Amino acid sequence: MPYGDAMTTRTRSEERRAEIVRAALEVIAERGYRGASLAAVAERVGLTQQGLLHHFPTKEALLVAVLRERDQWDALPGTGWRADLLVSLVEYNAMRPGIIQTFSALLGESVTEGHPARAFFTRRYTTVRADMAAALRAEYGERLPSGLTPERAAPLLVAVMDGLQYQWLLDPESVDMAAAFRDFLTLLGED
Amino acid sequence: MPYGDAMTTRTRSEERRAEIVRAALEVIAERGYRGASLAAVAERVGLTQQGLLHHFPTKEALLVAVLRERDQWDALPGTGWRADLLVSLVEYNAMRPGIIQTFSALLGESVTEGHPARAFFTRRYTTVRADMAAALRAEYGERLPSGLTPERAAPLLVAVMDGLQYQWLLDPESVDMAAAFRDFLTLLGED
DNA sequence: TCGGTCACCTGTCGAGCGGTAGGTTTCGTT
DNA sequence: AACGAAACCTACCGCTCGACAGGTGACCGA
Repeated sequence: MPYGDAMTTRTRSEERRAEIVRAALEVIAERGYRGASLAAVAERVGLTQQGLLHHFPTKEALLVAVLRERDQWDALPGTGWRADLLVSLVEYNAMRPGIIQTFSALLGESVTEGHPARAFFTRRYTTVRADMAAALRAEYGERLPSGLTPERAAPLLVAVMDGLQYQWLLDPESVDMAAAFRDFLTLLGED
Repeated sequence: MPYGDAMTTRTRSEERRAEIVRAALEVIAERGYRGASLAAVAERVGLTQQGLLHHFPTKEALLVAVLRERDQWDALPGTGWRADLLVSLVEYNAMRPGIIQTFSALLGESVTEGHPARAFFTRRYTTVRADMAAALRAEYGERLPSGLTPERAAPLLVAVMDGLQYQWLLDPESVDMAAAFRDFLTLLGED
């Protein structure tokens, strides 16, 4: 069973890589990308820093893997983004602070010069805005009940999600992320 | 004129410190707080790193001074926050990317563990939300035209401002921050 | 003119960083 | 049983970081 065994071998390695990426997500959440040392990530999966570098040749390569994971994670909801699904997404995120914290920290860093995640986020926001506008158009047509066009509502929707995340991360007890987001959707959807 | 001379001396020193804080704002905008080295800040004002440490004994002390500057800068508009003034503020900020970038980078970092700016931002958002709610109440009463209470609208308002800043910093040509913000205010103020 | 404070310097330190080089163990395949 | 690649390690490197110690010159009030 040559294929099977080859698969097994490759799977072991990919499992290891997945472990490392998971650990990297945690460490980045705690210290940011610049503050995350390869040694700290390695220790979390029981490796030395050099052992980690066997799987990812540079720190930036590891970050790329982290961002790629996010990409395919986002792809799960698919192009079908309806308002109620967005609320569920926000509620779901509110129970997994780690992920939010990782990418909020990365987003903040990414606006600095020459940050390796900058292109990723720029590109990501472009597509997210476009997808969001398309979803709003599919649901409401050329004008939302509030009078906005989908293209003008989309950046606001994205901004609210991100902005609420920061407020919530800093002070979870004072900010009900999901409720606030529902408020905003009401604002968009009401006449 | 002992007082006068003493003042002069103190003023010289404070001017120097102000110069350093200004340089620190720039460097933090470019590299974040963790990425900003004292040497880089010092070089920008024509000092050695050790010369800078004469004015601010630690890196964190310098950050505190930077945050303090922000505090009194925000205090300028006073408690009188009206909707149209907010628009002017956003428009003004859109012409000074440096400031926005500095504090967007700091905000992103601040959600990480043990970050020295975390308490600052937590506290700041608490008061900004409260001030904003008070301003909305003064303008609209207990219910905004959209039906929201001031307390529920305030976090959304703050979130939109922050979120738009990130989108704008990453891709200024694709995001019209002021226009989007006006859209949101319309959303809030319309029935 | 003297004395002292202030501003700033050179020198140095220890720790941590990402990354390279090269060896050793483990393990599936033949 | 032998081989070869993959996984992982030890050792090391150059660099940068924030911070400490101690010295020097200028300025300023007495």
